[in-house]
Amino acid sequence: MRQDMIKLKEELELRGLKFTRQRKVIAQKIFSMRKHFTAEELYSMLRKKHHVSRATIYRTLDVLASMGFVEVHDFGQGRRYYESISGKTSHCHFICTGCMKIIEFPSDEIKDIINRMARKHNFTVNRYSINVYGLCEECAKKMKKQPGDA
Amino acid sequence: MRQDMIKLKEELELRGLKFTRQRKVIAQKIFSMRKHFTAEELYSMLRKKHHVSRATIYRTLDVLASMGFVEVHDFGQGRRYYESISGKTSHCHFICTGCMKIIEFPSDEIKDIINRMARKHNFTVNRYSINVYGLCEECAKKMKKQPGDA
DNA sequence: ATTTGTGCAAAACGTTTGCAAGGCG
DNA sequence: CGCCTTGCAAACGTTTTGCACAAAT
Repeated sequence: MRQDMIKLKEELELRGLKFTRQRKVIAQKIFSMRKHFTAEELYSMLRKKHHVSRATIYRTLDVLASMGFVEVHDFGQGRRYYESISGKTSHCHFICTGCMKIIEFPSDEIKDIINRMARKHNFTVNRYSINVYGLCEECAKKMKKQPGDA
Repeated sequence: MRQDMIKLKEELELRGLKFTRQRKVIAQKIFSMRKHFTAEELYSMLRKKHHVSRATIYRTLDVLASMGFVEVHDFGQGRRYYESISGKTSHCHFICTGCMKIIEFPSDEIKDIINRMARKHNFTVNRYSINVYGLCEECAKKMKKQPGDA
């Protein structure tokens, strides 16, 4: 945790960027979260206590993403989800369309396949996002009793 | 092509929905396209000649997606991409962040892995989306000469 | 005749931006 | 001190919506 903050400070300095109060607060929060979150969620968590503006949230998430501290995912809700990748290996997501719960699963096998395909197409891979949509165990049970969802 | 239209008519009737002029025009266009497209692109292709409104485009795409005639992808540009899946097997996408070109590649191996993981987690798979972001061959070359893009 | 679909314009949504003021190095 | 960053509010682009009218079965 502290380690992440040190790395962040170094990365910022390396690029001539500043280690401001807002960036500290935002990074602190992100590094302490385990779930996926949206910019708006982060904003509502920080605005009152820590006086961080919406624009700063968005701008800081961009910075953190470009430096590789967070990963960005598009689960097709018209909004972006972020996650801290500190100490995580890349993984795939099961997204339950019933309750929006996100289950992660490892992806080393898939990663190898992607890299093989990329080489074949001379494509330079930057990042990838594997999203599987469906129903988690609980929601699948509910659907049986009272259907009517997408 | 004709075959798709017949299937669409049947599916609509099955659900008590109507086979309107607008839906015919939109479906015709979609079934004849091979590339991925956005709602706005489709709108500008059809509005003048065929007098289809923007709202109808969006609503019809929803209907076609819910019936499985088109697949929806969110590549994270704040807009959705659609593709007709007539006669296609599911596949993955390489998305070039330089020129937004989309390269498809087959995914049978990946599909098997996903199904295996889903079984393990008791997750009911509905659809999945594998998106690899990076640079296509041409854009990678350009970047070497004149960098400055994300 | 009934029910679903359409067009329009306005609203909603998440995100980005311009600019003046503030703060870090 | 200079440059980077912030906050605000307005702008943005895409998508959704309410409602009155139109059209399909």
